[in-house]
Amino acid sequence: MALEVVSKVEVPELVEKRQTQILKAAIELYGRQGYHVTTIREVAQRANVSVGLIYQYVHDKEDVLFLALVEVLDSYLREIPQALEGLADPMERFGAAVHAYGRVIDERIEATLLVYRETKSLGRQRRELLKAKEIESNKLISDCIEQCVAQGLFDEVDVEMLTYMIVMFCHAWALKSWRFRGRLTIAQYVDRGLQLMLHPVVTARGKRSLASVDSRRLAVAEGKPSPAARKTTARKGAKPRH
Amino acid sequence: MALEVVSKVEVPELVEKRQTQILKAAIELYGRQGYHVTTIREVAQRANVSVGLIYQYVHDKEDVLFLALVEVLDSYLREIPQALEGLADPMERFGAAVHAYGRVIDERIEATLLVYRETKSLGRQRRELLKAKEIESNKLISDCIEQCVAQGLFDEVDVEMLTYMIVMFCHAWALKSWRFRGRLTIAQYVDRGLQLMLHPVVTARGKRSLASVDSRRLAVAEGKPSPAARKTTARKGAKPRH
Amino acid sequence: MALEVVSKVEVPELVEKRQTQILKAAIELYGRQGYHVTTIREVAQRANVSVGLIYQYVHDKEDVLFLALVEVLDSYLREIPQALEGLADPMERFGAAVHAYGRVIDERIEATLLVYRETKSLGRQRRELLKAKEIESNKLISDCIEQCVAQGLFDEVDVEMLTYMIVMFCHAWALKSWRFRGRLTIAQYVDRGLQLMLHPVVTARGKRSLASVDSRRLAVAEGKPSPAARKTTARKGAKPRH
Amino acid sequence: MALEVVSKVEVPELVEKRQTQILKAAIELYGRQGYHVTTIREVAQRANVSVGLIYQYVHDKEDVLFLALVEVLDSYLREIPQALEGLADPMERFGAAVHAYGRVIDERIEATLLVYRETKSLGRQRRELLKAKEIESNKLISDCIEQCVAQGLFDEVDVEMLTYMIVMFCHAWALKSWRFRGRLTIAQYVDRGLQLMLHPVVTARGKRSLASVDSRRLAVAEGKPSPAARKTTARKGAKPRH
DNA sequence: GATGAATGAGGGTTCATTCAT
DNA sequence: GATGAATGAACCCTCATTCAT
Repeated sequence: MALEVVSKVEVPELVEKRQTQILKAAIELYGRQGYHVTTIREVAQRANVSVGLIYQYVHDKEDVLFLALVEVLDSYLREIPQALEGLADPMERFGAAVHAYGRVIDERIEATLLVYRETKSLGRQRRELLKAKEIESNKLISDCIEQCVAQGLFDEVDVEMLTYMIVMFCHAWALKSWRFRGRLTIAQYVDRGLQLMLHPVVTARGKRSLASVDSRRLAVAEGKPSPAARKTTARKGAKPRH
Repeated sequence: MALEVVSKVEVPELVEKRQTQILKAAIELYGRQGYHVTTIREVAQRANVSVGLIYQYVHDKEDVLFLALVEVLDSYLREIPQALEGLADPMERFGAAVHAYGRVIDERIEATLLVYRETKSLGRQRRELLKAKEIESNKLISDCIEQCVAQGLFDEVDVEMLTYMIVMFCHAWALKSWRFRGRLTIAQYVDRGLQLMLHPVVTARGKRSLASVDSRRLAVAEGKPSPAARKTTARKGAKPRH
Repeated sequence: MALEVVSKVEVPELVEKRQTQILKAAIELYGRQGYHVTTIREVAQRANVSVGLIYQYVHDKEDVLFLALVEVLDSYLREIPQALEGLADPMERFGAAVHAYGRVIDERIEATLLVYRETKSLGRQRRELLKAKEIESNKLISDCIEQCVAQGLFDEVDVEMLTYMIVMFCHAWALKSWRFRGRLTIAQYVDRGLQLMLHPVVTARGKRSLASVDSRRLAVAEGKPSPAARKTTARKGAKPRH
Repeated sequence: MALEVVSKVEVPELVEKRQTQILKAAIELYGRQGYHVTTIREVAQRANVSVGLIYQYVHDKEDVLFLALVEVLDSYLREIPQALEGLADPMERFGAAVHAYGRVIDERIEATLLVYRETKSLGRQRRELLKAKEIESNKLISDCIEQCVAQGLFDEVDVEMLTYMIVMFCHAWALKSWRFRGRLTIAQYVDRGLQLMLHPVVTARGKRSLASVDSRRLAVAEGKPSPAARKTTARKGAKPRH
């Protein structure tokens, strides 16, 4: 199938070893220069193997990219659960998960960007598989949120939306690293983000005019703000659906 | 300089016309297939011009990409302010800005992704220029936030962080469109996001254990959660710096 | 379709000119060295064009081979009819056709061998097309034979078999040129061949034992020739079926 | 010398066994796909040995081809004499030889074609050696012819020419198998061919105009048909054929 | 100003051959 | 003797770029 990468070499340990070797080189180079710009020759050189060898473990240049991206996403799936081991308190688990996510991204900023940039270069099936892996790691976060909600620590929020917000926030550390790096550590960055996401931003006073941020109001208001808009009372408690 | 794109053609209106023609084609193709995979010949064909003609308005293939990305970012800078025209109320302006940002991204999802994927293919100087444009559009949001804070509608939040959170949330509509599209309209998506970002997530009960999400606590706790951790009271009011 | 060779260049005269140029080089090189051994670069060099140019008139290396083989077979179809122009007498036409076939092969020995050697390198459809062309040139011979038969100059022979015999005989000039070249001219070769094919080989005396060459007799005789065999009278007049 | 194939293995029986194994695979694959297209790896796989092993019995990929072609030609030299064993009558021996040639070719059509297609891929010396083997098998036929002539069964024909005609006719069974296979058995094919070659084709009446097939006459006639030609009255209502 | 034929450097990929085990 | 992982030269083909018309 177009999904699997088949190696011409049989010995599993060898396949394992060589793939690690090749993928390490590939991730570095693709991350730094981009996938299309990097030649197989360069990958081979950096991996200290011959060009021909790569093609014994991989069918295509695209295969290398695929395996590289899988490896990156798998590293998330390996590391986040580790950070939760031994933790029982839901809130604590939640915090640990988010911080772990942030940390693992911080450790592989280039690799994370690589996933964003080059997933599109893969065929549909493989793209789907990567999505599945992303959903899987999102689940690590959303499970924690649900626990917090179940235990009454969080309001009845829209779990999926909150999850994506957190995930995107973590990814943003990579995507916008030029903005934050050097000014904050990843830990500080996550702290502040959680602070913001978990605490109310709007003041009591602000609540009165809050309705105006809702699109249903805006549809009316757009272009000519009606005085009525200001009178609309804030919606209470969202009714999240799943 | 490596920054400017110089055309061999003198007549300004012609340059304008041809560039629009070429860039439209380029953005579509780059967006759909990727920059490296798209050939100049394909761009020429789709723009109904000859290959040679492109090279009269552009020096490089990279030039085409640069102009394309600039055009996308400029379109944000054109459209968001438009949505704010005539609005005075800070909260209303804030909502309108975020919704406008969401809308403009929704209208050009592929183009937005293009910026994410291919900015790296440009030289450093041009990359900086694109960043500047992004900061400029972020400013459109952060200004609104600051107004809300100034008027006491928002708490004294970390403005930059909130801005990025909102921006990333809007971008996520493009980046994760496969997750949300078809299930929500962009307006609903933004509504829910704002809802989540502006309202408290943590319950009164949850606040007691909130300290455990903070990295400073976690650093201690990691691996062996101390009972003490649970007693730590939540930090009050973040001290945002700019 | 897999059959057609499409050029990226539009101007027909140019296509014509370039193809001739390329094919001349290709036929020479493929003929001398073999198709697989010859690189496109070599063809380009010998044709005084760049590698890239070849690929504007041809999609594949295989396309070059196909066009080359077609060109060879077409040259037969062009030249043989020419030799018949103005001739009316059937026997004369027959002789002229065979001599022309011999001559055209003699002029392009290498090219003729090329067809034999490399037809298999083509896809099935193209192979069929070449066969059709061969049949077409065989027809030029078989038509002459039929005329001779019709006019009572030839016995009622198995036309197809005789045709193939003649054709193979002509091809043999190329296939076994190492045997005949230098010892005979093509004209002498054809003379002798026709001599042999048209005149009786078996003597009156030989006829009595002729039956023994027939497989139906041999089947019985094989290993232990029966005396009966000798009594069998020679078959008269073959009954060709089609 | 470039002629010999030297094996690194000492044990003769092993060399024998392995070579048979390898050559069987090679002849099949080269015959089906062509020599250049077939990889050593494919040959190894089909022969159920490792790539490395092949190189212990052979120095080159070309060696494999050489041995394969030799094996094919040797099989002719083995089988034809067998068919003559016990036969004494010259005409009978002639018939048996030709039929045997036909049969052995029919049994290895692909292999026969292989010789035609790939002999050129060998070096000059080896090519000469193959030619010698071909001449050797031609001798098997020509000897029979000479016997027939000696005994007055055949006219004093051009033996070599007749030999080649017969040989080519047999080869044609392979070379043009797409034309005859399924319509004739090899035995029928040979029968008809001999019929044609041994019996006069030209009628008594035809003989009068026969001179016109001779090249010496044609040289004069060419382009401007001799007056004689024009006088020949065309017989109308000739025997219709198919 | 516009065209598109021509160029050729460069990249992906294959495969004969070697050699350590 | 046998294996098959490793090598790297070499080939097909693409495509950005030029330039004569």
